Amino acid sequence: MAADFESKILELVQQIPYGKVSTYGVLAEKAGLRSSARMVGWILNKQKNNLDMPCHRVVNRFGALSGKLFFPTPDYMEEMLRSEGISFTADGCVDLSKHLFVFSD
DNA sequence: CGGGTGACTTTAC
DNA sequence: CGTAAAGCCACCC
Repeated sequence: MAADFESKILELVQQIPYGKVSTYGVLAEKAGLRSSARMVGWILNKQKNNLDMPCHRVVNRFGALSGKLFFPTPDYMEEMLRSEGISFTADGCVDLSKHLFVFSD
């Protein structure tokens, strides 16, 4: 199978429920890459034209909005997450302790 | 076909 | 504790 890891990532991202977020590392791992967290962001970068995926719910290992600069506006991502009821830390990172979504295998 | 790049993560000094 | 480098793999030129 062509392990469309790209499709896998998109699928996983779309599985993230409202009010939750996930990390690149987890998505990569679930896609079977384990370490290519970069590719996750890379794929989103390709698919950024595809608004069918809540890429704003994808953050780095610390919950920081690493890709916010790739959005229409740098604040778009944070505003979006806040509107979903997601809490932010003083560091401007998503409170993963409360909103980190764990995929069920 | 080869090299450079990237929205990450981890280890090493 | 801080910065640097490497590892990772698909995609573009």
